[in-house]
Amino acid sequence: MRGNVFAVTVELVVLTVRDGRLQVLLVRREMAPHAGELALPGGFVRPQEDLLETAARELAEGTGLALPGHHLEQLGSYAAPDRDPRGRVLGVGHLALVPAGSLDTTPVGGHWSPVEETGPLAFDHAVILTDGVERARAKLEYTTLAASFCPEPMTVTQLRRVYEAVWGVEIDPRNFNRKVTSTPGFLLPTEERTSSGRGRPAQLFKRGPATVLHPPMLREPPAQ
Amino acid sequence: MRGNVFAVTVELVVLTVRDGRLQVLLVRREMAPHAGELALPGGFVRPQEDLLETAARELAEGTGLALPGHHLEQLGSYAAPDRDPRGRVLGVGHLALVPAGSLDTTPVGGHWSPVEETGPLAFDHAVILTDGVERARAKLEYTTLAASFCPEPMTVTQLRRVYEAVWGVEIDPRNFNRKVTSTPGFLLPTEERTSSGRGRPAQLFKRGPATVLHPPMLREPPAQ
DNA sequence: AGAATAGTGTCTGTCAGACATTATCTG
DNA sequence: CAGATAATGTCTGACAGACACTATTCT
Repeated sequence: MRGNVFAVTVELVVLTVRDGRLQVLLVRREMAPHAGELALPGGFVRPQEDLLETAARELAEGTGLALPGHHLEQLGSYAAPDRDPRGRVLGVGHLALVPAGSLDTTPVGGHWSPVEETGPLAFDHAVILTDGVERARAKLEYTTLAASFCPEPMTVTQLRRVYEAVWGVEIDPRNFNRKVTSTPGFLLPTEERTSSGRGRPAQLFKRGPATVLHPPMLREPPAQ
Repeated sequence: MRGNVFAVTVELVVLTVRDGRLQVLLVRREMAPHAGELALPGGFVRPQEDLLETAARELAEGTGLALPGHHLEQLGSYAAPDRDPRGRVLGVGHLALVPAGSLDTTPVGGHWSPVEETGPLAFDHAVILTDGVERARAKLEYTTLAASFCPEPMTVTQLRRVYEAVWGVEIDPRNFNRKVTSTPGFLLPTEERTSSGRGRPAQLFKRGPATVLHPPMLREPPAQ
């Protein structure tokens, strides 16, 4: 196995919806290489850890958020020979979705940045970020994952704002309401309603057991 | 970076449709560990290779098939601490789809096995295989990838048999024909028709430029 | 002629998109 | 009472599922 020696890191694409926009958690690197540049949070896999364990640990260290209750999945691996000047480093990108508001205190050493306004990132992290955002956008179509962006309990409007922020489109509130409330197991109605705020109080829902959406909620067909 | 030293391998899930069934390419291991057991083809990433290059090289070595012309994509990484008795080895699973008939001579040192009849595999390769099959099944829904399983040129019936084999369902020929021929860029009609064979000759098609299916072709809703 | 396979047409139910109105709160 | 937000109902068009018939070849 000589000549086949890699260091392995886990990189996190932590997404949330704040102020009606999809935002990603970035950290400023303190050490070389790329000291001072913005990067995705992450770190090396420890000797006895599996990849998801490393990702969960880094998520907890960087945000104070603990699994379960937050979506975390592997995105893919990046191993171009020259992606790290220190030598061969394989990075395993992970996607984490956290609810808005569960993290209103700015996370330790990091800050939120709208994904469309993110400048250059260290290493190949811009590519990993792009892949993570596209994965999130795609999964909203055919899973109930959007609810992972909402604190519990939530209103239908909050959930709709998630779709609008992630996809960057406007959605008809009436059709959206019909879709999500008629999908069994997506939203579980509670007896409570919103109390503070202008207008008619909204019914509050909790996340249901459904994980897939049948039929899916389709974005606009991408122009061929 | 001490204590964070991995060997990195690429594992291939090479799928094809033969005899109306989805089949996977397996090899019998000659060396320890797991000597004599069945496994997915694969090997170590070389010093200057990126992951997809390794996968393409292994595919060519194992089957004699060269890119381009065959679908090859990364599945994900597997790095449980005890998955390889030699130490920490991170395996990057890849999915390859090859047309039936492009490989009728049994591939070098390997053989085809129907995915549902595959017994135990070395390492965690059974998990990688399951993930690869599920990825292929899912992608047939919303991409034109099924055409990658067909030699060119192909008939609509050949393409339908691919869906039936991969999903394990029966599909109405009339509705299927309407769907695929009315999706722009999925199948490009040619002037030719099948010559040998009983029955009315079928029109021959080539793969079109479309990569996504809008709207998708949905499998049965999986029971929640 | 008959068997085998390819290809087309129609009906129907489901569902997404478009759109107007009613309901219930705060200030 | 006015403004704001939530919730519901109807119409229409696109499309998938079910189903019967015609077309073209080989034996």
